[in-house]
Amino acid sequence: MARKATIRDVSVAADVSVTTVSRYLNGSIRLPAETIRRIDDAVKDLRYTPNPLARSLSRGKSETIGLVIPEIANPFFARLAAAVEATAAERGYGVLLCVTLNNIDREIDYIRRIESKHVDGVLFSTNHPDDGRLLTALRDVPCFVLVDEDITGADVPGVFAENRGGALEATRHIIDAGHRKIAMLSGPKKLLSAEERRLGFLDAIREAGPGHDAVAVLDCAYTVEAGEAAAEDLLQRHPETTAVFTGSDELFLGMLKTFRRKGVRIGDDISVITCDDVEPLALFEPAITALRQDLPQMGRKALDLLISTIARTPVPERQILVPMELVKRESVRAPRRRARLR
Amino acid sequence: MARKATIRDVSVAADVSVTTVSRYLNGSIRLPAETIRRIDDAVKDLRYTPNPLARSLSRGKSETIGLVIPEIANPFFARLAAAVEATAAERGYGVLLCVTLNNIDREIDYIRRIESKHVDGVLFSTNHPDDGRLLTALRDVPCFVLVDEDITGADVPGVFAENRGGALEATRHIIDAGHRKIAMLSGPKKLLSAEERRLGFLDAIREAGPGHDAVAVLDCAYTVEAGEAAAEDLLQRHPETTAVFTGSDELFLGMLKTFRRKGVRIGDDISVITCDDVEPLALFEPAITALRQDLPQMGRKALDLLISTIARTPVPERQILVPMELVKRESVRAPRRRARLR
DNA sequence: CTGAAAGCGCTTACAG
DNA sequence: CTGAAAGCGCTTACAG
Repeated sequence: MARKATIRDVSVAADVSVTTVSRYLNGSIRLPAETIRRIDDAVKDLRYTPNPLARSLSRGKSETIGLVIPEIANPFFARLAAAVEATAAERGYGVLLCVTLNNIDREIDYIRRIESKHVDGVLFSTNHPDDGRLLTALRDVPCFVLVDEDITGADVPGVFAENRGGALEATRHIIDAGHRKIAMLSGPKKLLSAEERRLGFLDAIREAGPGHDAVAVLDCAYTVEAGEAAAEDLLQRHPETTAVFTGSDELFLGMLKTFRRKGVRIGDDISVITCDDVEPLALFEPAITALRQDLPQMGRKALDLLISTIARTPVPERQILVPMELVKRESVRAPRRRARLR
Repeated sequence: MARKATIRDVSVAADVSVTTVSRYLNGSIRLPAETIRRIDDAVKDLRYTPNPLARSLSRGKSETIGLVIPEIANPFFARLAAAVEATAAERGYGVLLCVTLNNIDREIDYIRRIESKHVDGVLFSTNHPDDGRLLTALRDVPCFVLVDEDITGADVPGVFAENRGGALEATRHIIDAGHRKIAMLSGPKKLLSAEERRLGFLDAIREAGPGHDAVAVLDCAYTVEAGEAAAEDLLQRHPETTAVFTGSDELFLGMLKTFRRKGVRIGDDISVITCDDVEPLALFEPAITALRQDLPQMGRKALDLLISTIARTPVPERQILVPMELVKRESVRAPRRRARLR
């Protein structure tokens, strides 16, 4: 491949200045038809495409955002990424995929990419509680938007699910089906989603009045393994449980493994609602009722919030709450009389 | 936030030339301890971080690759992306996420990013047959590596699954269980994965000899809807079928929906193997046997192949085939006597 | 060994 | 309205 054509080559071929070519290409000038033709021809002949790096350097912005997430193989973040990428493409932004595995050094490294002008801003999602270092790294960082989880003490723009309200609604649904001994496999302590949902869960139990118990609220990592272990624990120590609310699809999947092993049947023996709805829950038997996160909305709103922040456009609200949706399927049924697990 | 520090600020503060700072920071110089200290201090005081855009512009490379895929919400590509990103991060490369939705204009647009120096190279995965435009766009494009699917006629480096051998093995497994009337819900016509697996499937049937039939080989898009429709068709027109081999998890999921609706039970009524194994197939009942793609390997090898191509390092083989793995679970059983679906 | 200067390929304030 | 020139923030061949 020959040397790549530059704007200079075009200007020479079209017999105008580079200034004119640049302005024309950026639409900030009106030109005689004849000149336009000459430039267009030169562009075509030379197969000219502008160098975005050079443009970014002069303009001082890269038209790229960093999407910082713990994992991409996880369907939750994959769907979030899909929404973010789609919206970014619409708005003319590129997306740099930054996977952290919840490693705080990497997280901080990616935040620095804002200052170094590598990206115009960052959409940030973390899955672990901050030990303070994140908060420090965030000091004076502009163009930073949180998604899904909060960073304690950080007063930055963000988009979150209406976790508490969602959990309240989900738990009410369980209670309405007649359950009185309900457990929750919650997420990690100190994580916004887990804390808020726990509150919503307890709201519903309290609201239901005497005779309704939160038999157990187990904090666990959002992983299949944690769900498996927590479910064992639950079965052993609280056999009176008739319904469980799990904080993520992974937790549900882990719990399911334990249930299978122990011969506990969802629907018949125990009712279940899980959060997220990113796995093919409708195809399980019975189909699993879920508290769905509106990831398309969250991704879109977060990206738009970030773009407004970059452009310094005032926004109506800096923290946006996106409603969750209770998708009723078949995993919540009336409890059996004198139910006893195992 | 104050004006961002540049290498010039550092050089002034440390009382050396920018040349020296640049060389020191890039490790291409040995300096007296005293000078080192001054530079380090200046960097720290000014919170200096190099501007990667400027560096890329002068070096002529961006240390970024484009990952071009049809979707990211799809777990198959999400896992591929995870492997690619992880390897890229190890190698010091950034990943620009480019989702095409199989839109050929977008695909071509992203390929152009190589020439414009936006990215050093592209890892490309497409899900639809080329109409020739892709092949044209690829002319003279360096630093381009294919993953998973081929582009007809393009003699470019690539990493693919050993589709034919994998399908052969999977189908043998079905035949060994005693099945004689076997169907395949294959992928789209003219797609490498689909064609190769179809061949492997037919290899196995032929090898099994008389009495063994490929009752139907249906071409369908890799979607849940296509699987649903194809399964209807199959049940109606080929009720003698006792086993099915599906070309993707989506196809399997779609087929499962139809089976549910029609009361066809996997394992008991019909045996199943599916390709990919990216959905939680182990948690279905019965657990679904799958021909797994080794996505971690594929992503890693593809990224390394791309980096070698960028660096013009000679590689032992330009087209790499990654073995598939047959994960035997519980969805393949002996056929029932005189089996008749419906 | 060190540094002044040119260059990477654009954009844009400024002067004509 | 047009264009020469400076500037974006680096790297590196070249001269001292």
